[in-house]
Amino acid sequence: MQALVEAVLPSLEVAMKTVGIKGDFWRNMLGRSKEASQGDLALPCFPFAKQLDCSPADAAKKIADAIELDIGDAIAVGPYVNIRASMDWLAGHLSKGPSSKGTILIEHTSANPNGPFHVGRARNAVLGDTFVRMYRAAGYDVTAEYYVDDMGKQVGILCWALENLDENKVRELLAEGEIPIEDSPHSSKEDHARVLWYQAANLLKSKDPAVDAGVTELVQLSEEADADVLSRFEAAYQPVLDGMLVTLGRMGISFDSFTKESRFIVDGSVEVLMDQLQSSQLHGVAENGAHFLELESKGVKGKSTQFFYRRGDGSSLYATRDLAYHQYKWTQSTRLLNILGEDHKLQSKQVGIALEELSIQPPEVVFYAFTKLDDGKMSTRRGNVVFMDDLLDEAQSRALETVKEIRADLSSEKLQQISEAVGVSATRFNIARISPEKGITFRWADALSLEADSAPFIMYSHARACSIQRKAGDVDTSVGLDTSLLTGSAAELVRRMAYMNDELQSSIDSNGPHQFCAWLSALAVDYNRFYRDNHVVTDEGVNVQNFIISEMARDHLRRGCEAVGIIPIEEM
RNA sequence: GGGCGCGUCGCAUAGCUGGAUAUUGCACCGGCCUCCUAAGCCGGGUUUCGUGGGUUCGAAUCCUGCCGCGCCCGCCA
Repeated sequence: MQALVEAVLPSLEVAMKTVGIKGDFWRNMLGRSKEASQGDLALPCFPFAKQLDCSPADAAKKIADAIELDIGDAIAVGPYVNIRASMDWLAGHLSKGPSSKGTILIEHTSANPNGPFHVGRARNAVLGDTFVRMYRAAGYDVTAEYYVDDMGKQVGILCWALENLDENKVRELLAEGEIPIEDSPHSSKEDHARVLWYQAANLLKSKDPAVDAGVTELVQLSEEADADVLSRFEAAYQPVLDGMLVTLGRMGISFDSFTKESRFIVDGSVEVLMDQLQSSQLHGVAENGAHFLELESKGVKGKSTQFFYRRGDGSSLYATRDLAYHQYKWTQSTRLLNILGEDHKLQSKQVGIALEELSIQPPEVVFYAFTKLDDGKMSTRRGNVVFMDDLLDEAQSRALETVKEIRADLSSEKLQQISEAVGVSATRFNIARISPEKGITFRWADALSLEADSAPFIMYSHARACSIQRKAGDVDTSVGLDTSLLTGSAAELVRRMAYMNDELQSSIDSNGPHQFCAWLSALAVDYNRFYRDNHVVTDEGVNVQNFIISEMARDHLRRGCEAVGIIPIEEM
């Protein structure tokens, strides 16, 4: 819509002057129309009534009459001036691919490698990967980054458990703690296998102080960059991480780079930063020698406004390493975006302030609200989770039931492929289409919904377009699109497609992937209506104009799907 | 106690730099396959936009009081 606004503004300015409106306060009153039938842009004329000494409706009429547009028309409807772009202008925006926009590093997921991926963590991954895809679709050079927490307490517990507990002990502890060990097709995956040790150690920790002591010793050594401990940690978590990445890969989520937290201890950068922070105006030292920044003057409120970055024993904290991590990330890209759960808001703010104290620019951050189960928050430690592997299985098998019914003609291999694509896409879309700050309560029925306004609906439209393309065969499209013939649902479809780049960019700029998801759904609706009204393959042969439009829609649907992580299969 | 976020039809959800009848889906009712995929299309809604005030020509949108829910306020990660 931004492109249209810019195209229209000059004529509007002239018109306003002609009519006698002073100033340019009206510029940001120019908004997008609520309904397609009202055109593309609308200008409410209430405020002009006083200046022109007439009714708002008359003002609208005067202004509309004074507008001369060669890229569309302006019509007064009641107290509004509705501006509609011409088909020519819209069609001109169809072929335009995204321009190159520079680099951005998007860090997302970064889950502790202590157990299988669960649906609580999935929101971060889906949201993050959707951003990665949307930024790529918009022309950015994106690095998808995973921060591996390879030295904290979580990994410490995992490592200790694997080195000190045997299988019988683990089973015994879990039985006592009433954490069920479910037999699933994924039991042999290392993330599923090893999480039992993690859970068992957590149970044991509460009654056996030796566990805590053992773990603490390991963690301390890791914080001192002890090479032996770090490699034992890696041996413990890497298979878990690999298992998690398999799950993510199944969802179409992959990463370009992995950075280990311990790196910043090993290379000494954390130490350097801690020294630098001492010269901050905000710097303070606690009784036991711990260092902090006093953030009250920076607008941080609450019980404690002190941000500790160095313990009394001189060691660093997670947040301190995060500072070094951000310093490092700036060497990799010109823009940084983090996807974080809302529980990290304060922490993120503190880190941001500390970074500014170090003259390092803070990253951009998108926060999302948690996914809860009906009976509370998910926790790997307590074992009340829905694993992503199981959710995806369930989604696939539900999709399979539907495909089997509809497409009895397909081979079982094909059915498997389609249902897997549908299951994964539906699962992702059900998360991506909700605005990030809205809390989600996990319900199987919602998570697996295959209804309209979901991924399968969009995939279906795309598959339709593919089917038409196959039926049409080789078509000579050199005549190009004749915009003068466009009316009705065909015109609406072209209009929708013309705004793809605008929608993508504005969705990115407002940190709301759900907006682009909604556009994509609307595109599918428009294509279905076009399909109803305009036949491509007819008894008389292929209608070339309709074929051209159908092919453009196929392309837009495919690109749109890829931008939100829906798999654009060609048949379903 | 304080900070941040959320509260929109039975359920879910959009809109929230103030503007035209509050979007969409589910569920519910009815219609459409001798024609390119009916996972589709068409029609059917009396919604206190949590609630009380305020600002405005105009408030779901801005300000403010209150209520409910979530997250956070560790020398944890």
